[in-house]
Amino acid sequence: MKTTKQVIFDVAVDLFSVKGFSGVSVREIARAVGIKESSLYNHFQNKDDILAQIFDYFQGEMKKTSLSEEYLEQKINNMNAEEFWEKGLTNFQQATLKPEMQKISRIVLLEMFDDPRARDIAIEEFFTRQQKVTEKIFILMQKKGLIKKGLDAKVLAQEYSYGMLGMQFEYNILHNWNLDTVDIRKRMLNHIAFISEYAKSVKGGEKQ
Amino acid sequence: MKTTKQVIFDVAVDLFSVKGFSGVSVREIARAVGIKESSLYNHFQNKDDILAQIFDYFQGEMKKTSLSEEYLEQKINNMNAEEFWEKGLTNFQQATLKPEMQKISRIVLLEMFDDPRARDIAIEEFFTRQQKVTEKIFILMQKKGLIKKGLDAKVLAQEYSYGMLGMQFEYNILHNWNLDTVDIRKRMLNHIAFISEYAKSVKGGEKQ
DNA sequence: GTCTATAGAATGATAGAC
DNA sequence: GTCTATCATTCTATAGAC
Repeated sequence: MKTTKQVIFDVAVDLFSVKGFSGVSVREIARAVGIKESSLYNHFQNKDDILAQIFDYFQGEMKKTSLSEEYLEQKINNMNAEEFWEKGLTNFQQATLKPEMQKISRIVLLEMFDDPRARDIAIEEFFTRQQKVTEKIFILMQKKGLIKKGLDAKVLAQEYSYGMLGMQFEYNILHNWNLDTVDIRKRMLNHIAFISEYAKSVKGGEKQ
Repeated sequence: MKTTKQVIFDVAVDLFSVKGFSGVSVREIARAVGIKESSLYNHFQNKDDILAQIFDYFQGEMKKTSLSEEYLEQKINNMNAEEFWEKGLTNFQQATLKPEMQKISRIVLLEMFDDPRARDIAIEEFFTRQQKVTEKIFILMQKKGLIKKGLDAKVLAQEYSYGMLGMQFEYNILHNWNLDTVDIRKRMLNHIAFISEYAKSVKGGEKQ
């Protein structure tokens, strides 16, 4: 049984992620929850407090999912090359894609130009962290010989991450409007295949 | 001398692009322009009409910049390979980056989950069109021998476009908060260099 | 922890004088 | 085309009964 506070939280995430923080009134949230506005203030100090707790939750979850080097190393050691490229990398991506987290990502996106909290989360989670993790994975793979030695893991991680980011961006909008996501999903797999092919076959690997 | 209507338009673009449509009041726009709210209604039917005209303007400008095949072909014919990779592709990208258009892009981004007009613009301009143009360029380059024949121009265009999109995304937020954009600009150039290197040296080109 | 009632401010928009 | 004045509505938030 969900607490009222949890229901408010979930409803707020739903609404904010589509209409933005300023596009949703406390009235609207309360009505969707099935309580009166005044009752809502027993669970949250004010409207902004809801958003603040959403952001806190997001950061907490991201910290939890944060892949330590030991964890990454173990994961990679238990896979062969093909397995890793086919499943491993997609799994790492999917980890951040729980529906609720995806919605909060969208809230961050909508508020990041106006709200310093959202800005910091966007920079830290969307760009910096994603690339660092991918780079770590590539370095570990390189040590295991799954990626040619001449390659710059950082460059490869950037190519992988930014492309994936652009695609997730498209996936998000299509999914939000219940449009067909088959194509973009295929493109995501193509992207992984492209990077994988490159990492294994590039001439640069033979130069050093 | 700018007309009052133009000033309102510009101010609205500035404010909407940071706070979103619902985050900006007519009062706020009027005050920033230096007129009373009621005067604003002599130039626009209502608040939504401002947004509608911003979207119309954006689509009109994008249509104008739309690169016909003839134009593209001519442009490519007047460049040698290196010149094209170094300047051509960045120039094509930059074409969409006039400050005002960049701001409106952000408005589209902020409204695309809630407003069908923004959704359509986002899908058409951010994803579909960008990739089509890049693909056309790559096909023309391939005909001229600037790209190896075995390569799939579509895949290459996707790799280029989505990566660029993710980077523009990061550039946008950094620029908005007056943060350092030197790194991300370098990464954009690296990305072009990466695709260029790949297009010229990939083994796939030798297979067929 | 929920409700009713209400305060006090901000909102989008109009009427009508100049 | 600008202004003053105003309206009806919606907004966030609080007080106090149950």
